[in-house]
Amino acid sequence: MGTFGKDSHLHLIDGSAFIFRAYHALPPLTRKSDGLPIGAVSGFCNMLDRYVEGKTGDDAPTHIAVIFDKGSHTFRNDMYDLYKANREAMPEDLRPQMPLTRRATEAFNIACKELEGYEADDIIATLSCQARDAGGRVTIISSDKDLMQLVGNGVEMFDAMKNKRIDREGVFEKFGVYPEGVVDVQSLAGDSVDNVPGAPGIGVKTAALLINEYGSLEALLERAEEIKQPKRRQTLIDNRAQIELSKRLVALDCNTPLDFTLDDLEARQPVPETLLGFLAEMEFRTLTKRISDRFNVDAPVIADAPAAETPAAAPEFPTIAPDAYDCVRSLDDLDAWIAQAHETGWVAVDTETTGLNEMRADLVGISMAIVPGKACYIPLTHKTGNADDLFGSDELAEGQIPLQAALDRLKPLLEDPSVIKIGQNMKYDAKLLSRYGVEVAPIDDTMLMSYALHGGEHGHGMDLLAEKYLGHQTIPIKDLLGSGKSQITFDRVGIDDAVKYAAEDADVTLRLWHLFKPQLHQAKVTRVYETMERPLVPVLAKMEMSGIKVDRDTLSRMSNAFAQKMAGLEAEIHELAGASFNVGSPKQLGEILFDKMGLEGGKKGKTGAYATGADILEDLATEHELPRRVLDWRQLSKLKSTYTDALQEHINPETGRVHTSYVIAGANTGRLASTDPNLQNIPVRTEEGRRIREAFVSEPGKKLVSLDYSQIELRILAHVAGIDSLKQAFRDGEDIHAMTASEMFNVPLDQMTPEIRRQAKAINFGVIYGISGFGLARNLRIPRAEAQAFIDRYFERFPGIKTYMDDTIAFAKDNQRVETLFGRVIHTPEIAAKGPRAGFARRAAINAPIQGTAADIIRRAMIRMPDAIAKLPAKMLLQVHDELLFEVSDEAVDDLISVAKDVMEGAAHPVVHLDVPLVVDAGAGDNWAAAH
DNA sequence: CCTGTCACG
DNA sequence: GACGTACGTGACAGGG
Repeated sequence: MGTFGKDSHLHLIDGSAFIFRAYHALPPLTRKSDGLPIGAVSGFCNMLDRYVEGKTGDDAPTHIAVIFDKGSHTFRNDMYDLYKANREAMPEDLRPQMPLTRRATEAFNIACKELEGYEADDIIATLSCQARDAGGRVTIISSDKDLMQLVGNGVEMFDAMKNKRIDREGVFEKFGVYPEGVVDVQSLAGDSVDNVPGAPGIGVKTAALLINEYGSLEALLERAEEIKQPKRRQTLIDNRAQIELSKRLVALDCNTPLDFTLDDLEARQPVPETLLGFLAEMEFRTLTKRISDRFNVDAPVIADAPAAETPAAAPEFPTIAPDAYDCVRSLDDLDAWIAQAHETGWVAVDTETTGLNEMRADLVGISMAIVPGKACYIPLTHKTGNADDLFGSDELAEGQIPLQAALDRLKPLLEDPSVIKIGQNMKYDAKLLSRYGVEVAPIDDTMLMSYALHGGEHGHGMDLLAEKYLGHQTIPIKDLLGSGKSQITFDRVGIDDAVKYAAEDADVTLRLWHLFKPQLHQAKVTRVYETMERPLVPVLAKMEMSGIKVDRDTLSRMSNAFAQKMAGLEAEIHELAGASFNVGSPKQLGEILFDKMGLEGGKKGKTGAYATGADILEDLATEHELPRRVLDWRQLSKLKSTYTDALQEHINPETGRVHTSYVIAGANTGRLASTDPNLQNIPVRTEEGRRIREAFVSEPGKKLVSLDYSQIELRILAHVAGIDSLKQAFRDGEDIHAMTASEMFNVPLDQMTPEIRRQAKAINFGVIYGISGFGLARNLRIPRAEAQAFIDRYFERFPGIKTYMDDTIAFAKDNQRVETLFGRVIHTPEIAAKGPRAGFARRAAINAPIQGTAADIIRRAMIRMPDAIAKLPAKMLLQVHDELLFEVSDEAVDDLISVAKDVMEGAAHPVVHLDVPLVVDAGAGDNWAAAH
């Protein structure tokens, strides 16, 4: 032993790869005693230990080293200054762990090597060459494709994560060429991660094809004129210098000047005291124990962490027993329940109906609960016959109180201001009962309580809440109704089954109410619930019931016109493709574009299908006529299927209007969502789409009035981040995007171009969304480095924004939540996640307080609106995040605008005094397009 | 039922 | 050196 020779086996561990794997695989652990981040070090040690221990017999190393990168500037940067310029900065909590991984390597008594100005890959290459020349074997522990050029002649790679050896065949699988061709393929294909340019439009597949055909890169470039495909030929000729540069960047250096020899890398046993000392210092309990046991020595003592807090006990309820519920079949029984509700002052209520659309469904029965465990169901319109009876019968089942008689008794209770009606999603029940002449009030809503308490943690459906907070599985509605084609409506459900299901819902709702009510105060969200959730229910119920008039003829005419245009486009597309296929199938389209027609740039997603999104087709449109036609076809298809066709189906035959339904507890940020139909995404951005808004009309003698907040999110950002220059600009009524552009690019306002302003606008929006170089680059279609430079300059000019972002993330990490200015809590359980999810969570955490504050403001305005406009002949119809749409008699348009504008502009008061004014723009017209 | 695509703020 | 990438939604069509 000692001298490296033909029986030697050198293992070279790619240290940086180990560290990053460890960092991304583990949660962000910190050292208990002082909070030092040590997750990556912990993972690194475990991987190192497991690797060394796992190698025995033929695989055991005689020589071993861990190789690290050193410094960020290497000789490759001298050749090409953009080399690896795309790399993201090292995460903050990883940086301090880098020196610790060197110490860990030394503690394991393994050689630890790095060299200024060279990448680890070059050291690995040099050592591999030396070992191979000495007749020994080499295993490179890495899965980095850049190292694959070294494989062969006794050199193999080993992917420690997948526990897979990579030999010549493995390299061929990855690159389509054997190791000696890898450099050539990489030179052509380039690498976006390392920013190796390569040849534009040529990927690994094409590159391998070319290298295999011509033998080598040099031969290929020499004989480029012979290539048949004109575009490919021109690319190779035009980019020769760039390809040759790429080759120099990609080729690893086997002559790195090293100040040590292979013999210095001889494998040594770790020294127990040294290794255990280091592990104990890091406070790795499990690993310290495992290695102590192996050495048969006592483990060093590591102080224990303080005990975790114990959660507060949940209130105790009797077991939920559906068999014990009452079925109310007589007026006397009903009166008894009503009397008890009056006496208690609250009652949980739930309605059962024939469908989910409150505007069309019929009432079937009502359930009530007043004390946990005691609940009743009042069947009202159940039909005879059962699920087996295909058509059932329209005759009422026996033993039910007549509908009207029951409602007459219930109405005084449901409208009694001194009795709280508790429901889960009360808007549904309130709307339904309103159609039967009952205006339910006052209400409490367990769904909204959960939303205020647990927004961002989970959904707020009753089944989920029962499971999570009561440990109870509710009876699934599927058990009663079935599903799919054979699904029945609730009035066909047997009354005995209905009692169990319906009364349970009321019981569960009451229990959740008892549980949540005191928690609102403890969690400091009482004001959120009381001022921004609960009072919104009747407001939305009224808007939804009002609906908006939609002109069927206008839609129908547009549908026909779209259909004609689409048919024309379809014919052209098939002609251009030389084949007939379904244009609406992304799968078929992808195959036509990339397989049949052979266009470049086909990328397959995880399902194996080519991506054919608008951005990709947009890029292809410069090369071929077909993608543009498909884009046009898609636009029309969308407009027709989602709007001009579907909206007609949503016109209520009784009212002649479209009634959307708002989801109050759907969006994590506090925004509303609109469903069935969604009236918050009616087209406006393109001329053709905008015309759909002409179908949304006012009644004769009335107008539609639209009022929308101008730049509300940017104003909120200026306020919360405390950016004086932005605040002043808003006070002065300046063009905020132009002002941003002027500040960033040093262009005077009077010399502003639309292009510069557009870029500044994209950055402003990016900031609200938790900007990233990648995202901005994609949005502006500019190189990532350029986008990053914009962001850097923006943060330089507006350092307060950067501080706000960092502070928000830090707050989210400390508290697992963020808050709006009005105290709405948005939980961020993913903020501690690792990997891509961490990025999502961080950006969502930055965005949530801004989007959420804007959502709070418009909610407050909506809640005040009914009183403010009570004396005007006007109705509030729709909300579209920053816009409210009204229908108002012609003569009152100006009054309405004046009143509603005041309400909206003053909606933050008195809870929050913004440093910037809120500005509302208004418009009026006979249709929504004209009002905008 | 899931995925891709695309409409909105 | 990597699993992915600007925030928040809902509806529709295709395809297994």
